[in-house]
Amino acid sequence: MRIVFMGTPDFAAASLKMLIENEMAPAAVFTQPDRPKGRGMELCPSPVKALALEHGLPVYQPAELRSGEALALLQSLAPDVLAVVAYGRILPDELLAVPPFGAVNVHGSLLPKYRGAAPIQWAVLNGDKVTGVSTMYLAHDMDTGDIIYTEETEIGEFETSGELFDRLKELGAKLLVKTLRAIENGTAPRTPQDHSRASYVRPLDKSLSPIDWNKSPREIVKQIAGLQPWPVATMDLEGETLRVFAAAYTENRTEKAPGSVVSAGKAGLEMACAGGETLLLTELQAPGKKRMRAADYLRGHPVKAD
RNA sequence: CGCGGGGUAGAGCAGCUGGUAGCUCGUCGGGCUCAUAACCCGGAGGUCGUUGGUUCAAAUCCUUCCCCCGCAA
Repeated sequence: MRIVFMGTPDFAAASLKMLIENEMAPAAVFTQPDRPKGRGMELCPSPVKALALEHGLPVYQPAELRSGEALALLQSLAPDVLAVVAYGRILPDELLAVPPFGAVNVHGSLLPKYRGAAPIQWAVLNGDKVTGVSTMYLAHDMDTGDIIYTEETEIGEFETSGELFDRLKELGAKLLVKTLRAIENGTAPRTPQDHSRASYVRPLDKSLSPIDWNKSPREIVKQIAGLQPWPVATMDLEGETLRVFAAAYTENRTEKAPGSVVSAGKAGLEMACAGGETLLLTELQAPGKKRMRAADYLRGHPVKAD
């Protein structure tokens, strides 16, 4: 079966790698154009491009998909099926129509829940206990296509989005292989989504970062975990904006107002939350510094309890 | 040259209007205590990221490079 792979970030590279390892290397790889990245704004190839080049796969980086060029290019590649994973582009219908077996996509949630850009992060932020990956056929509207397979996984209480991301990209990669094999064999199921149960999630941004201490400890823990590795939960303390990376539950109660420092010491920075509960912050990062244990931070920045 | 912050004892910081370095924790030894992440006494530990320069004298001023971090993408 002739596959054309389309993807861009790390999440997609995991799928491409799995295809290659399972002798399903695509005939061609599409990925987004190199973009300036990082300090210095140097032009960087996407993870998918880097991997594809390593394996000598032809790489295409069309800047525009709605031009006739992209269509002609894809037609000339004559794929049987398209494998699209986090390509970062909406595929025009005429491109979707090219491969006879259609276009399959890997999505980081149990569809129809969490359609959209940041399904993995929102599963963490919302405190879900279970999430998963889905493979589906691409349809005109985003993430609405018929489901092929799904695979569930539990979310750890303190698992970050980044950690879950790494697990789901592997699960997704395996599911993609399974899906493509089933399509090749003509045994792939096709289940329409229950659109009435669909939910959509927006991309993350920094407005989600500031911690609201009027929330419960668990909500805050989930915020801290869900916003990693980006944009990271933050709090203001004595004029500095600290990034908060890790916290632990406590058994303590306090009369202090939410947002008050209950204690600060070797264990970490204990903050008052909603309902008199407290949360112990254990890893922080000060501006210009790298992340460190809260106890270490407190050594150089003595903080007293309110 | 995209913008900015930072590199000082094992860790986190101060010192940076120039005169060879200090705090907290840790660590080692001793003491106190039923006990302790507590307390007391004492000790070890730093070529102040790197290069060159200014100066009687630089962690402190200028310069080269390296590394770390945030923003932006």
